[in-house]
Amino acid sequence: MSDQTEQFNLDKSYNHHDVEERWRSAHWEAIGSFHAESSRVLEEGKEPYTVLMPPPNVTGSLTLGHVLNHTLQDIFIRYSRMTGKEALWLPGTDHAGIATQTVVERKLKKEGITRHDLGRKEFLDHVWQWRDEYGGLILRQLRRLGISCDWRRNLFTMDETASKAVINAFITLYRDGLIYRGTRIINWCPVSQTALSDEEVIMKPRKDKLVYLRYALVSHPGEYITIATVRPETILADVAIAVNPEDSRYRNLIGELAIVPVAGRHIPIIADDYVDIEFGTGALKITPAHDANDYAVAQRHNLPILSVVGKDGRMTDEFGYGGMDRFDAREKILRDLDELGNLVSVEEYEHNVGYSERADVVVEPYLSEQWFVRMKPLAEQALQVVNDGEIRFHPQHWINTYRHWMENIQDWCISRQLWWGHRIPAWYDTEGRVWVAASYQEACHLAGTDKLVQDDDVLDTWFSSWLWPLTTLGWMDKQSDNDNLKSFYPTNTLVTGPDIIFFWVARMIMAGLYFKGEVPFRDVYFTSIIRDMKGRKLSKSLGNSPDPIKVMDTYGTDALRFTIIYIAPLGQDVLFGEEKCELGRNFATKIWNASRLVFMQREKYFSDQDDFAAVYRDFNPRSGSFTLAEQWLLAGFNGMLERYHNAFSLFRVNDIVRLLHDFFWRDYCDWYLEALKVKLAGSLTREEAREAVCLAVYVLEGTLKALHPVMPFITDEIWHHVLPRSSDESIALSPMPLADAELSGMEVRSFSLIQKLITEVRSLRSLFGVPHSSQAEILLRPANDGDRLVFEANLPLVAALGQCLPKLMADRERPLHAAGSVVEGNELFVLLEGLISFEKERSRLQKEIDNVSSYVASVRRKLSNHNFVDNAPRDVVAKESEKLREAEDNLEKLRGNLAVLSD
RNA sequence: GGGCGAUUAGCUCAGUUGGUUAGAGCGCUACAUUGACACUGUAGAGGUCAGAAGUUCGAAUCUUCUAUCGCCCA
Repeated sequence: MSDQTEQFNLDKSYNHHDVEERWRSAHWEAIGSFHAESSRVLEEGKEPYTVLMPPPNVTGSLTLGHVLNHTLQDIFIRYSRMTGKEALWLPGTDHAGIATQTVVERKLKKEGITRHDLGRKEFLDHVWQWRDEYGGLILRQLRRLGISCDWRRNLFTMDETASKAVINAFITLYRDGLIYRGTRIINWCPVSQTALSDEEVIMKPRKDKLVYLRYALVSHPGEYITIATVRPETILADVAIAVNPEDSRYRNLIGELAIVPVAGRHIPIIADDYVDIEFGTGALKITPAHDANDYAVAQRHNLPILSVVGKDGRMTDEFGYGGMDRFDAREKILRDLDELGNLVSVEEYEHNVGYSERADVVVEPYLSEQWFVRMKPLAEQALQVVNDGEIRFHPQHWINTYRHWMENIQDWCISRQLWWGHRIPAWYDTEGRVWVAASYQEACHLAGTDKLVQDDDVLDTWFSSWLWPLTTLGWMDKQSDNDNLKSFYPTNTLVTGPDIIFFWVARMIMAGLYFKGEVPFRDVYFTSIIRDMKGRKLSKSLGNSPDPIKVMDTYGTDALRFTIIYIAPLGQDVLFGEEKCELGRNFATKIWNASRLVFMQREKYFSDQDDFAAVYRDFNPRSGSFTLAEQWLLAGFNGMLERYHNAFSLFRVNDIVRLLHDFFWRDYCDWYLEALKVKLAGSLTREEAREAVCLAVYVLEGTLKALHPVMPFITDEIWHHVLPRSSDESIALSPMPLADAELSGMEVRSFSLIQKLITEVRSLRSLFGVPHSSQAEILLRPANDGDRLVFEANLPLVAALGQCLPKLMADRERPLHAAGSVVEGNELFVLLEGLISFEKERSRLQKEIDNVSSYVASVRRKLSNHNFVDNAPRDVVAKESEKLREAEDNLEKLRGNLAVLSD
């Protein structure tokens, strides 16, 4: 690393590779910038601020979704750190049961090995090996983003402490009667060969056939009852036909028996109000082993349960379909039913079908014995804390989704037929009794025998993730109480996608309340979903998913971070195209170049860093003697800071970057720095010049700090050039500037008058094609003595920025060869001898006059409306009157100008 | 079917409790290239704020309905 402190100015051009390399996480980590200590909370009384990283899937690699999500978290955490809090960001990864097991199995398959060849223990060794080798990728990639986690506290959900917590949580819930084992219809993934929770099933529209089948009636030969189904292959497991008791069409058939086609079994026709009279024929086949609703009907009517589809999605029946895939069997049985004369008709039918989230195949409702968490008792309080505002959602409208889920909550199926994960701490004795305990020894002790077999299944990965707010702080059971928990629980802000509001957010709230008796976090910020420029979801198969690492290489990490926040408004989808990063790159370049200009000016008035540092350290923006432009800048800077801090308190991160961008580019660069050049070019004492430079650096430094949470690299780099600072200091640990109300309230009207005047001069020059090389003469006739003083003090500025020779007018005559205009009652004339076309000026003036007079008319109308004058607040009426007076004044002057030209 | 969100300039979006002649970025047009910056500067064109009705002195903003799109849950 080159020694930064020696250099008084920046390199001529900005190179994001160099800058990011210098301040990369490795450096920040080495100097401990991101370490949080409980002692500083408990002993020094610092206010804690904690962010939980949603643990990325250990098989994952960086996506733009991660970029957005982690940039947001980094912004919150860096801001909090700089505003004096003990900021802790807890990183980690989750073990992703299905995904990881699938990855490793696929790898083994290439070598011709299955996990069953290896056995459970050896297979798990392979998984751990894989994890050690490839599992760190996503965290390495996240480090490139410059995120400021306390990496010392990195946790993996399969780590020992986290595993203990999971087992203890299971045992506690079991002993409290909130975990039970039961036979239910669950979502079965035939590919991964495991149960899934409802949340892991994605409903997708699918085109199927709605098949109408007739079943012969036992006691009425030649008569039939017709049902409609999309799953004809499951008729083999039918146990009844149900009709709605209100349905007059079938009332007389209730209690009769029907014959299942192909199977030949006799099944009853029953009445149940679950049946929708409108759907199909109003008669519904009941297949309890293959449909959750049918299962419920069967329970109500004490019907038997038959199964014809196995774990692998193949048929298990004895009617000739056994061994066939369920979808092939569907085709075959249709042909058979047609031949038998039972097929009435077939309709095209689009409906929503559940697919396995991971394997993307149609899930099979499957009857099996699984472990469940009873959710109702947990949901009640979890709903209340959100309703009461103890936990706040941003944007707020997600509360509706949350509420709806909580109010209609189903029990959570937590067992998975996998090997990779936390094995369920339950043992069975020879009589099939279950013993839940933390270890085999303890289970033996409970059971009074050592002839125990452990449950083969593991727990849903989310069963460890829902403990994340606890395990990341070292919680292991209900008795846990350590300094980290004391200092940093509850955490503050959770940033996550709304797609895992049920999977994760809701369940963490339940777990926090249940195990710790306190909410796990205060604010939940739901991020936008990133789509491509056509509004499509990013996906690897579409090839529309840019590699963030490549984007960072091309545009710079700061540029990517800035851009993604700039284009991601709270609560709305983001349309991302790589080229949008030009926005961030351009801004970074602008910051660099503007800083260079400031440092160049500094070099003129200070001999070196130390010379400057001595003066700058005593600089006080409240006590300097400043020009109108400088006062305006200070007011704007402090006003920006006010809105900036306010935006943070409202989680309006998008506003934050826009505020910074606009202030820096428009106010600081376009106006202030131009004004500064003019000031320094004038006759100043050395002290005055030094003070002016200090102000420029002061506002620059403040802006860099405010920008630092968004663009950590470039701001740290330039900050090290502001003063001699060693490389083990960081802007990340410097205090954030606060708005100074005295400065933000300073008078700005005078300078904005000058701005308007300059803009008007430029506009007229451009309109009349005054060549850039020539300095047009300008005559100014002030509206009053106050404005005269403002103009007098700023003539050099107007001259430079308007590229003109401005003079205050002595006489009252309008110059003939001139373009005239009015700015807040002040008249200005651009002398255009030889350039002006009277015709052009006349039509321009006429257009302006039309414009203003229609405006005058509309304001007059408003003010002559008694209802307006009587009802509107006094200040609004006064403002309108003032507008009218000004517009009328302008109009009169413009008309005067036109009159002169028309003579 | 239920719920939520969106609809503002060619494109992407700001517009916080109703009071501006509705803003920005990109794109477009014209001009400018030796002292921070062409990853730039200056100026300009471009909108009946999806449609209708209502509340109000006043609606992009509030209410209702309609249309289109998206998401979540049945």
